[in-house]
Order: sequence, then C-alpha cells, then structure tokens
Amino acid sequence: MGARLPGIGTRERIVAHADMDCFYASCERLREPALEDEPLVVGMGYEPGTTNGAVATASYEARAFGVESAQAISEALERLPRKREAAIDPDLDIERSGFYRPVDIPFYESVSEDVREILHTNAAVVREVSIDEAYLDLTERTTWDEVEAFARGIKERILEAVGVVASVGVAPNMSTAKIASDAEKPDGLVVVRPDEVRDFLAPVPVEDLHGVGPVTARTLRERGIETAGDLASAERYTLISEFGERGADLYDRARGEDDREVRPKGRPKSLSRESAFTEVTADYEEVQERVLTLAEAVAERATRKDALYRTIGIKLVTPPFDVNTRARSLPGPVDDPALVDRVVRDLLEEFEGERVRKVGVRVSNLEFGSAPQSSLDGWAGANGETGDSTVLSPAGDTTESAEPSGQASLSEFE
DNA sequence: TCTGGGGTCCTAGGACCC
DNA sequence: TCTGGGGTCCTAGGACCC
Repeated sequence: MGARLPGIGTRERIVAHADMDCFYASCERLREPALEDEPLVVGMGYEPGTTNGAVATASYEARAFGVESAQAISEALERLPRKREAAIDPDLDIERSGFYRPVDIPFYESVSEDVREILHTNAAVVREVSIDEAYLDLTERTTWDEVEAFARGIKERILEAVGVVASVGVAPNMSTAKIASDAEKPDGLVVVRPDEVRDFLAPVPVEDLHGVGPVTARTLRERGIETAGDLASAERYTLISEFGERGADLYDRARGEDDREVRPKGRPKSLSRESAFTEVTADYEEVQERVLTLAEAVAERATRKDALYRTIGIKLVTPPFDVNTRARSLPGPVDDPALVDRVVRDLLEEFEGERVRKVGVRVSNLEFGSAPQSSLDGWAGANGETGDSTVLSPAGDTTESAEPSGQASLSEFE
C-alpha cells in the first residue's frame, strides 16, 4: 500500500506457525486406531516385509528407541524390530518392537485439506509451507492479550474436527513463530510477545534456526557461534562476507528481525520426479527406462497443472553420493511430452556406462495459464520428424538440419 | 548409517550483447 | 587486433527445508 516507514506496520503483526506433530504417523492412526500409543514408523520407499526405504516419520514412542527421520529402514529395524517378527522370534523382545507402514501421500493430503480449512477460517492470510505446516497472519483476528486463547482454540478445533495434534508458535514475525512452534513439541503452544523476542531467541542453538543446516552449523561453531544470541552479537558484515546474503538473514533473524509478510504460497517454480534404484546399476537401458518413465510422469503432471515449462533437466546420483544435473532451456514455454522425452534422452547420453544410484527429471522456468505456445508446436514437431538426435543446443538454437518452417517459428522468440 | 522424494534459493562462471 | 565495462541469460552445483 502506501509508503510506510520500515518497521511501522510490521511491529504490530501477530504471526502464528502451526506444525502438525509427526503428521504421517498421526494420519495412520486415524484410520488404524490400534496404532495409538504404539511405536510407529512411516517409511518412504518402504514396502511391508522389506528393509528398503527411509523413515519419513517416527512416532514419539518409536523415537524413544532411537528411530529418526531420514534414517534407513534397515537401521530403524535394528533399533526397533517389527512387532510381527518379534512375536515369533524368541531372541527379540516384543516390548521393544513396533509397527511399520508405507507412506500414503494422497491420504495425508486429504487430512491436510481438512486442517487447512480450519486454518483458513481462523486467519486472514495463510501460507502453507508443506503438507503439515503453515504460517498464519492473525493480526486482524486477535490481540496480544488474547492470542494465547485464540491459538488454543485453533489447536482444539483441529484436534476435534480432524483428530491430529498441532503445535503452534506465536510471535511478531515468521522466523520467530517458527522457532516458537518447535519449542514445546509435541502439543506445544508458545507465545512470544514483541518485547520477549530477543530473550526467547538468545539460548536457541544455531542448528535450530531455519536456514542453518549441518554445513553452516559447523562453520558457525568453529567461529565460536553456538546460539542465536551469539549470532545476534556477531558482526553483521563478517557474517555477510562469510555466508553471503544468507549471512545477513541469519544475523537479522537471530535478532528477531524479519519483516517478511505472510503471503499465500503461489505457483510452483519447478516440478520434478525422482526415483532410486534398489541397488546401484550400470545398465544404461535400465537407467534410460527409469528416466523416461519419470519424464512422462513429470510432463503429465505439468499438463494437469496447466503449466508450461521452458527448461527440462535430469539429475543422476552416482556413488558415493555425487549429484549431477544437466538442463536445457528452450526458446519458449511448452507443454510437450514428446519434447521432454527427446531432451531427456539427449541429456542422458553423456552418462552412458555410469554407475547410477538414483535418477530424476525436472521441468522449470514455469508459466501458467495461456502462455503463447502455439508457434512452438510446429518447431518441435518439425524436429521430431527429422528424427535427428541433435535437437537443441544449449542456447535454444536449432542445430544442423532444422527445417525452414521450424526456423521461422523459432525466430519469434529471438 | 551408506542416503527417499519433492521442493526453494543462492552463487559462480561462461556466453553473448552493446 | 586487442581492449573496457555493464548487463542478461544459462548451466551446474551447493545448501537447505519438510
């Protein structure tokens, strides 16, 4: 709106961050109440009876046995065997066993949808961060004196109507609210008033800050910076020279300064699919087949979402865990599954004979709605008919024997 | 402990243009 | 023929988040 001074209008904001407690596990318990109070592990890429996959969510009961998120299922099973196997194996203790279930995202989405409805009726603006997490702008709905009761009301409605438990943090800005929601999990409710922000943040370990991962945490600790309080009293310009733009954000957020507005999420920037092989393979046919299947799935999703893409890319993970990406941009946005197939095929050639652990396909540079695509159709089609493999060069030029009609439509993008 | 899947943002370097 | 500086676009990789 008008030219407000920085700080004014941000000072008064009341922001909440709502975060469902071990959401996938809670969803599984909704449809299988017998899992209540039991150690429960929800695995990605897990199939019942196997040891494949990784832990997506572990219930608090399972965490007590050392099961953690992102752990290999094989390792989780060592710490917490399956109940069924513990029941027949005399060497195992049935009291130290649990239940394993594969992830079922569509079901969790439907639960998430119910939670969202409640959030939207209670806040003017909601930003959904992920399936189990959202920011709410409550400024117009409540006051600092009443916000605790207000937030408790939201938690209660979610529990009653949906049956899952949310932790909620309230603060004058997004970054502090996020830390507040985490502070007393599970079933937490923490309100940090404007004059309490600095004291609240001071003891928070750096790795608990949003945007600080293992790499940054290690570097910070080497510099003797262990808490948000340490960050807040560091030199801003030193942090910038060490960490770039992120250094400035880190410093500001550690001081409780964050003037981002709560905004709805908007359109995605890219769409991708990836998939890991059960074991590393050097079989190019197998790799190619998997990549092309993913390419088809990504193109199909783009079409369904009404998205046009201008960049098509692949990702190959080779042992031990090297990530290789290749991408090619087109002269204009398209929705063209056949073109995705050909570009992906082309990008992949470089890796023939490589040992591969995991592959992925991504489209990016997205545009939505009725972007001009028609004149590219002829161009892509013309190339397809020539059947040559040198389809596109990086700058989006056609190479070699592009047909005159193709050139003509291409030129519209130059 | 040998690592699942879907994303975002930032940075560095090269190509190319004026 | 060699030389400046600025801007934009693109690719590849890294770090991070849930």
